[in-house]
Amino acid sequence: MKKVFALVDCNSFYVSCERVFHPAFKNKPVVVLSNNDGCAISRSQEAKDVGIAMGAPIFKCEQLVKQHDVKVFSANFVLYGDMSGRVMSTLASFTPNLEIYSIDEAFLSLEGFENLGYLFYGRKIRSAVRERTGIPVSVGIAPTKTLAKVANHIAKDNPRMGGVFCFIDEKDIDQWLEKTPVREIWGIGAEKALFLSRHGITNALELKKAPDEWIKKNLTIMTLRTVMELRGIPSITFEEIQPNKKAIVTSRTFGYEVSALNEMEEAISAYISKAAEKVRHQGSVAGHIQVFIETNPFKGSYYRNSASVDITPPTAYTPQLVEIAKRLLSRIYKEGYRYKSCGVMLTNFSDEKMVQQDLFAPVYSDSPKQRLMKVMDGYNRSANAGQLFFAAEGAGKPWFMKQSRKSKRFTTRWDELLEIKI
DNA sequence: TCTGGGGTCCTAGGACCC
DNA sequence: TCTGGGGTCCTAGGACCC
Repeated sequence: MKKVFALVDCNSFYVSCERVFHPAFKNKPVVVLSNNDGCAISRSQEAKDVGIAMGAPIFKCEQLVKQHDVKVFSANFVLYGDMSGRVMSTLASFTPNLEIYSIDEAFLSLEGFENLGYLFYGRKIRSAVRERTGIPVSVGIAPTKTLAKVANHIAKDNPRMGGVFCFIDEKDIDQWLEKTPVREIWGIGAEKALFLSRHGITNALELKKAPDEWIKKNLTIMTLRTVMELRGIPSITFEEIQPNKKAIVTSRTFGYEVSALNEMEEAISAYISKAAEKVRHQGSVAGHIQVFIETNPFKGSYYRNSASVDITPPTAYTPQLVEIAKRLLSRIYKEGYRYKSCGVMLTNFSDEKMVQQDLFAPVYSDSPKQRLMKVMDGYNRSANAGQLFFAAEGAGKPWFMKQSRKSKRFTTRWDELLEIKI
């Protein structure tokens, strides 16, 4: 049977989440900032229109913000994560085959749905999400995932489409591809776009027509797959079950520049704790750990370094990981620098139930240590997120990122519910 | 004088994504 | 004053082996 994919993408997702709880900002310019209130990472159409660029440092936009009364929010990922879950469960009711691609995007397989009418069905999905979550979405429908991405762009860019565009019965796909710059295609980044344009390929139609041999020789198989998809031949797999992560990273910019070793140790311990929790959540144990630190690259005397080591036997026990991480930190920490950020990366995962045993070292699985972690995770996963933590993380966390314009956790905390005054 | 060739595995780094 | 964070996959190149 012919494959059909719908890509549902939330419009300005973080901004849309904030607007659900601040309806007065509906037609106002709104932006959401990255962690530490750094750059604009989500912008409403109105904010784009007044000239706030994607990724622009907000301190460089102060004039625009003041002039156009732009509403500015710190990132509130607890809220966005919860809203994302609501959107995804709504989508799940429209297909048995859903691939959650990112926090604000999902592919739906619509194979076998042709008698319903794809366009009609797409509109139904769109209004259901709007109704049940308050989030506006765009829907692109096509025979491949890459074309569904293109269709989604068209739906988003052309208001007359009503937020839904379908390639399936489209007579002239090529006419649309010709209008699509090569840089906008899923999988073609700045580097490849530049290379392609130097060889006279500037739009999606030209890329679609490029000879396979030339692509294979000058670019990667990834790009060849993209080309096949533009031709309507599905070449990127549809993954319903989310595979376990192969790497888990936690890193943050500090609220201020940190020099003291003990503060760095606290931060590293806190990040390890967060990363280890994620590792346990997917039922893994980590076999490798990396710690990295960095000074501000925008200032003089830049220093960055990292250190890593294998862990045998692999573990997900926070106190042990904290010990190792601190040891690694001491190898790269240099006095006298003002550090801007640090982070940890856990990799080489194996299943917690199937670890290679070590003859001499105790094993994490089925130990009192594992049970302790389970109790702690269980407690922190309820409404008590982050209340139970290790002393190594420090109690005050003065170095923690700045978030001066954060909205409440409306959907996950009883004490932060939305209040409506009548 | 003249210094093989092919395979595998691992790692670091780059490109790309949202 | 002030510039995010978290992922995946591919490739090139080195180490090592026979």
